[in-house]
Amino acid sequence: MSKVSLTKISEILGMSKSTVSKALNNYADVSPGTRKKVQDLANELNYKPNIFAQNLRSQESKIIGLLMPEIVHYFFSTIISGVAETAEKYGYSVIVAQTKDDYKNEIKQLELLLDKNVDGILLSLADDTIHFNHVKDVINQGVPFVLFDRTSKLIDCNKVVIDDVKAAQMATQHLIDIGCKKIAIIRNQLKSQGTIDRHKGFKKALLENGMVYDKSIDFEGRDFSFSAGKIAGNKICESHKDVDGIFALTDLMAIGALEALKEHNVAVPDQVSVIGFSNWFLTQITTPHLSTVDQPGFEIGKAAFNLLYQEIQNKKNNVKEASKTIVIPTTVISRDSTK
Amino acid sequence: MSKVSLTKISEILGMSKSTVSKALNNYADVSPGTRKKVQDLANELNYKPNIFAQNLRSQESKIIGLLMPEIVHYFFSTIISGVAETAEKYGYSVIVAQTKDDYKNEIKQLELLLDKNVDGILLSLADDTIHFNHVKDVINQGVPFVLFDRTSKLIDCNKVVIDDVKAAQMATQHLIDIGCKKIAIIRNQLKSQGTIDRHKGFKKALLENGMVYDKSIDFEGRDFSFSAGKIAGNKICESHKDVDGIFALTDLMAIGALEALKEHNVAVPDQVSVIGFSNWFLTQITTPHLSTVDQPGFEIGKAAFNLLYQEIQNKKNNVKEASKTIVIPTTVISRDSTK
DNA sequence: GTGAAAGCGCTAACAT
DNA sequence: ATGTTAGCGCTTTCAC
Repeated sequence: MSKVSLTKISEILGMSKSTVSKALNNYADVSPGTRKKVQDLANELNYKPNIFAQNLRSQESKIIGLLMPEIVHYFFSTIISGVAETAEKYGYSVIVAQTKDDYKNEIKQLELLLDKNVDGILLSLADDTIHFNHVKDVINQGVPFVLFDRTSKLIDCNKVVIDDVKAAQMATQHLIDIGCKKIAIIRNQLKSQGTIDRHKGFKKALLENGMVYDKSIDFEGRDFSFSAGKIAGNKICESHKDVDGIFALTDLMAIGALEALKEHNVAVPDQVSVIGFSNWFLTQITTPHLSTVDQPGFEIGKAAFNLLYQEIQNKKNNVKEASKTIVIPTTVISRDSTK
Repeated sequence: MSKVSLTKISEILGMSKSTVSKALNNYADVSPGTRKKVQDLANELNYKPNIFAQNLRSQESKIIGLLMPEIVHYFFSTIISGVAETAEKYGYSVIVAQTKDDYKNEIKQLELLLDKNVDGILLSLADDTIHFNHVKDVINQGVPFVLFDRTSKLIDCNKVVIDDVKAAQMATQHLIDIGCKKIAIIRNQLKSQGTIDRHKGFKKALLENGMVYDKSIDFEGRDFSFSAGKIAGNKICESHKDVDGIFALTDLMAIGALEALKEHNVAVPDQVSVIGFSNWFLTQITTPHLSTVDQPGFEIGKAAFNLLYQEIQNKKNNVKEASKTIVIPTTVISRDSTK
């Protein structure tokens, strides 16, 4: 690597290491002449400070850890992108890791990140994480820590989320606004907070518009996949011909429903309007293009890093702040599947 | 962080730091009794070695850098996943960064990675990178370095690629095998090596089957997007009704073409068969499901890390090896858009 | 304005 | 089997 050390420069110049260090770091108490001499030589020799030594002194790495359920996942990849780009502005790099939605793995990955002495951690909880001691341990160790997207009320820390209730309510309201009278919902089991909240928002919208929530057109899939959506779509086509609007809790489910409707020759949006959730890339290339709720991953990632950065600063300055939760706004994106 | 240092343990136990260090690292020349005493106390105090100190001593970080054109990109995200999972097995973590397909940014990101003293770098070249001094500099500095997917013959280093010629040839052969007589190709400009090679493979397949390459049904889009594919698809429907097979160099283009065919009421695969390239997730949820060429990102990432790891070992042991190029096999995936 | 010296926490060559 | 010592490369008092 860079063989030129501070010591080497100091020897060549016949000065002490400390003077060289100060000159390089633009300290005030170095004469302009000395400073110039040092900096010129440093440039000439292409001097790069040894980060390992700096890290040891400062006890910080300028690296943060980003841990989430899946890497191969449109939404989470937009988060990586948002975190990485924001981190870069502050001189931080990002180690990326995934839990594969597995609790045990989450514990392990968290451990690995700590072992690398990251300056802070960003985490989106695994689906099956219901105990939080591993997370609380990290926080109690004083490691700057922010939860994003999949969070838990049982953990006291900074968080970045969207308002699922409101987002789902707006999506449903959109269907109502364009004239839907009989709206079905396609969802997965009411387990994760996100699903629960979206379901809540759906019912809230119906209620506020004087519509009844009809349990028979509330479809629960075994997951939130394309095929779960298709199965529900098929049921709608076969047994609930009066349905004129579908709210699917994920884009994948919505696209599955779209396919079922197509196969039953039900026109979208003329007979049935469909709206999804997340604004994945693929919603722009379905036929018809899918209306959805934009869940801005890049913004969430950006906000999460900023919050973490604030925590890192606070830690350095020994200030304690109460935990906050930042809510990133979502918007309904109206495309060709609703009208 | 962990306040328990080696020194602290040695003081408590009244031994020297070196003995404690040896005991902890299971050196042979420590008495079993001592070893146990040390390890027990270390466990009790939850001792974690300070990585910064270890890094400084060993001059290695056990972190590698992964730099690629885009993070929000199905194929590249599978690569991240493959790299991260493989790296973990060897105790390495992965810093992820993107160039946004910009040459200047590639230089900058490479610099940032070096500044973090990563033990090695994995790079997939930006589209508009035509000078390679920044890359050669890294290699000449002795930093373990592997190029993957988007590589260049002008750089001498280890590489992981697919055989684009062969893959395209197989895709075309698949169309021929199912009876296509008039095959159009949809591509972007013949700039990147990947595009050039796929184009070559296409023509090779035609030639080997005694078919003529017809320039009038070789469609060049301005990029490799959905809309570029759709534009080409429209032209085919309007002016080349005898086309019965389409090979699109990317899945996105293929899906665009699919949409055009649909709008012109051309039946797929009955009238026209369509095959894409890459096996992005979304090919599984189009109607009809898209046949494609699997470009296994996870495997590529895995191979790239393994190669890099080998280089890291070689560097430690002062052995030099000639550069190799690993070719990851691709397969044609036949779905509903070809028959 | 400059330099000497200590120390961050660890490992390893070299005694003993 | 254990301890001494030096050193990785940097920053930061503190003295001059």
